[in-house]
Amino acid sequence: MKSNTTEYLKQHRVKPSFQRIKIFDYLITKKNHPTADIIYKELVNEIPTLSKTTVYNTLKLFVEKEITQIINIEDNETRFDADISTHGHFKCLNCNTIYDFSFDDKNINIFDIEGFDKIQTHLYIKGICKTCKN
Amino acid sequence: MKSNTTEYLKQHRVKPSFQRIKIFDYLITKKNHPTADIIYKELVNEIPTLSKTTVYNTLKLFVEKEITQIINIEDNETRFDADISTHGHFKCLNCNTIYDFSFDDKNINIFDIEGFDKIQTHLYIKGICKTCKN
DNA sequence: AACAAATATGTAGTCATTACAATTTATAAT
DNA sequence: ATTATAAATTGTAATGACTACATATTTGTT
Ligand SMILES: [Mn+2]
Ligand SMILES: [Mn+2]
Ligand SMILES: [Zn+2]
Ligand SMILES: [Zn+2]
Repeated sequence: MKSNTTEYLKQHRVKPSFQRIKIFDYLITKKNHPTADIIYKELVNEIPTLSKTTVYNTLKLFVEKEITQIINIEDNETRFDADISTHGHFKCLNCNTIYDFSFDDKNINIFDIEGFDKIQTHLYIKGICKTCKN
Repeated sequence: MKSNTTEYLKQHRVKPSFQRIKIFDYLITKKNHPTADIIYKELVNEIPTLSKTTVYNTLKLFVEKEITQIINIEDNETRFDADISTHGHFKCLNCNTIYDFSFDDKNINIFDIEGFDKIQTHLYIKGICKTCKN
């Protein structure tokens, strides 16, 4: 039986290799906005022959095929998200957790760039999460 | 006669050295959201003894003292902005220009993170600018 | 002037990412 | 099934942004 991921990758013109399926499954189930290194360190336990280059190559491919987005909330680390719906990211400056949130795209009044073609929107908020406040 | 920058730096507990004034003036007059390297390459013409380390140190100091903000619109480059007012950034994927825009902070409906303390908000939009469309 | 503190500089090192060549695996043809 | 060809993975070396740190210079104070 083929997994959902296999079909999903095929639909987006990504050949579903063993490593690619594992990496995509990791992203979609964990939803933790990991760095390439975090993905590698976790998956190398399951796949001892895994190469870090493969993780980088695969993530780059996913981004090209638009099934993964890059999260640049912090300048010293590139993070990845297989949820490509338009949603915002909140990083807690205390516990470093990155939370998803939704926002009303239409409701933002944007000035000064009328007539520009807007392709991607990224909304990042930093602060202290509810858990850390208590 | 002391420059405006000198006074501004003092007010924000930054000792106004020659290099710091030059770097801050560069940011505030050019408004080009440069990388550390761009600042260095431009200013080293005026100040031949300038060190790239000084540029990095100075920018880090400016960020600490909250007179400069970091722009993470692209993952391979850290950019800087001496305009610390809340405003958005639009990057044209064709000409790579980064445009400022204003947005109505209050008007964004944000869900799922009620009760979180929001300290910084960054809104990044990528697309094609009006000039490149024509 | 002499001293101490702050700042700037240059070099060496770190770390995330990429380039590239060599293996391995998958696909197609015979 | 065997061979040939293409695609994907791997390991290593290189790159480049940034930082650590020791030294030199500047600034301010006695
Ligand atoms: Mn997300
Ligand atoms: Mn700006
Ligand atoms: Zn927290
Ligand atoms: Zn443009």
